[in-house]
Amino acid sequence: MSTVETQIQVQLPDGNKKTLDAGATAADLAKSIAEGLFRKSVGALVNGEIKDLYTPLNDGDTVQLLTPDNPESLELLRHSTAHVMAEAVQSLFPSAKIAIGPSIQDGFYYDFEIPDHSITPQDLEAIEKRMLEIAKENQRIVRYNIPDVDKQIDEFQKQGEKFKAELLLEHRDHDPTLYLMQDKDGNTVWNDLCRGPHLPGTKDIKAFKLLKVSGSYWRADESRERLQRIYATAWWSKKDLEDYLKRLEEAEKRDHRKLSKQLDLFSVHEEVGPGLIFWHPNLATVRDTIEDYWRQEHRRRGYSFVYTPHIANEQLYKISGHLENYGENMYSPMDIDGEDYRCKPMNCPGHIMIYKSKLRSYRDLPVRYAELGTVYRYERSGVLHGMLRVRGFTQDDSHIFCTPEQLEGEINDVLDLIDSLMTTFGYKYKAYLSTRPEKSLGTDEEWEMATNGLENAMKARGLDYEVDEGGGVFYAPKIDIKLFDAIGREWQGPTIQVDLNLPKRFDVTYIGEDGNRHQAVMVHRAVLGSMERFCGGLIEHYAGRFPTWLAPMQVAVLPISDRHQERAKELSEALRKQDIRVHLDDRPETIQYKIRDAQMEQTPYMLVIGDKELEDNVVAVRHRQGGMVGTMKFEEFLEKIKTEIQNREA
RNA sequence: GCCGUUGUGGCUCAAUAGGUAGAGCUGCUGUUUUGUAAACAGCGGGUUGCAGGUUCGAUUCCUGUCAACGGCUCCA
Repeated sequence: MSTVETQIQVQLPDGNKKTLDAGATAADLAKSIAEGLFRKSVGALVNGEIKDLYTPLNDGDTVQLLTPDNPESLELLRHSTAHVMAEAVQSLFPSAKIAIGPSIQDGFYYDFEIPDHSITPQDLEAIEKRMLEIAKENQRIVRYNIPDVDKQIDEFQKQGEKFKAELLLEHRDHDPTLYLMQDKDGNTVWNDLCRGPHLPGTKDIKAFKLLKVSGSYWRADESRERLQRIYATAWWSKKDLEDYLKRLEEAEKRDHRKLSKQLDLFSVHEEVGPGLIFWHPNLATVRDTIEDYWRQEHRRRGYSFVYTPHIANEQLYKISGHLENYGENMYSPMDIDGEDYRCKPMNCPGHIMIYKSKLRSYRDLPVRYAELGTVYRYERSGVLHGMLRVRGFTQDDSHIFCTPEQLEGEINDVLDLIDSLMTTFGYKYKAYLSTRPEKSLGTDEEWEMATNGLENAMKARGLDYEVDEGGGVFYAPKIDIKLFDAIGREWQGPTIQVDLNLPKRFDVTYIGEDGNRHQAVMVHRAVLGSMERFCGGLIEHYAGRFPTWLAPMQVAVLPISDRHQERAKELSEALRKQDIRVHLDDRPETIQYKIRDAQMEQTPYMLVIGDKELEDNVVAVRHRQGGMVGTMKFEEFLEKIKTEIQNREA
């Protein structure tokens, strides 16, 4: 480090260099470029990291000033708004102790411990009001290096800010900083232990909304203090805020539980038990169609279908290790003839039993078993959620047994299967490779073989992926695929794991070319995940408007009056014979009423039959989204819809 | 499981400062025979999640419980 430099040089995003006085901050840089830029700047990206606007720069730094036009600046705004919220909460509830308040996707939260009060929705309004006042005061947010950590810890202790004291103790060697909120006279009115970064002041904080209150734990640890968390969102402009709230509304409209009531899709019954799904005919049709497609795709790719029992002697799960590692999620044993049996929580042991039912040669491999296997898992009552989180569900499960040499090729095939299924449903996706975690079974060589198998297959396909270092499960590296739905929301999608545990526990082997026994490589994979979650997600993805090939009802035939019934009936039967799901609405209702009903049920096509159609021997085709399509020969319509279904058009 | 909120006919929602609930849609019946998102009329339908308690009286207040919802946590 040079000691007597009087000038520094920084690099700007456009590649130009700028010379500044030593000790200059990002703010100085902004000023030196343009006064307007300075006024707009709220922070800076220094060597790729978000920093305060008043961060001193060093020689050689690459600096990009952040204004509200940069998406990164939202993080600054949200984190700063979180501080304002905490300040407001403490001013309204003096007994509140602050924990942490990070920015998260689309917003932020802050955790509090308030011993004598539970925050209500009405409180949120009051807090918002106080926040607006603080923002209006344009308090300055000033970074302050803690000179004497012990003294500051004492200070926090005295104030009862035990969480801050605990954090500071932990970060004492990381140059801890406070952020001070100062009024216009420079008096500090509030402070928070925080590494930042923050906006220079609160004046730009104006478009925010507190969304909900929930419970949480200090450090996400159930054995520690219970906290109250306020979730909120913040944006640079009122318009952005409104757009975001609209998006939330849109998501709410797509809620599969809500759509289920409108479209008669599924139900859950208190008398039966939470988390247990009843599939009504409409959704059962969708599922059945998906399953047919699923079977076809698997058959074509050399999978064999198997069925395994729903209960098993718990010995099986002792061998598999599920009882030991997964026991909390399994249902209590039932006594059958003095033996303890369990509901199956996973399909793998069953598939292994089939594999092991005879001696396998390397010539038999790979063996690919697939099952739409229904499993039951205990989920804590608070986590159940519609069809997305349930206690009984059917996995589209498969286990591939192969040799180490075959692994990469098998993974490649699975990735190909995933691609065709996800593309058909219109999901975009992204792959993540999770590697060996700290606590894990198996040898380095095994992990390397398995991880390479996964990674090489992705590389071979040119599939983009991110690596989640150490994110694997204790017995397997895995590929997780995240799906992005029609409105850009993320869903957990397909998963592939190379199991390094079960083949050993069950002694899963094959006879190699050399005549010796070798341990088989075992791959678990699910593409849809579970039928429950997948279909629940699909409802939201399509907003209840299933594409024609999946739609519970594909065509509504609507005669205008009684004299058109006969022809309508004839057409419905012709459609039914072609395996098209058709509903003849022969009620004595007006055509408007029948159309409205079919629209509400999201029937893709409506065929209106009246005098004109009889006379010209045509059908009047209406589509649920485009309205009137036009009149055409029935055969023409039939061909059109058959093609659409066959191609599984979106 | 924990924190918070909620729980009224099939659905959406109203009402009661404690005096045993009301509307629209749905359903059924009748009339209407209809031209691209709701014809008209009539009739049904709820011991206000469940169990206790307070009270002359509870759906309304209290306690417990179950479930749902929003999170925590976890995950297919």
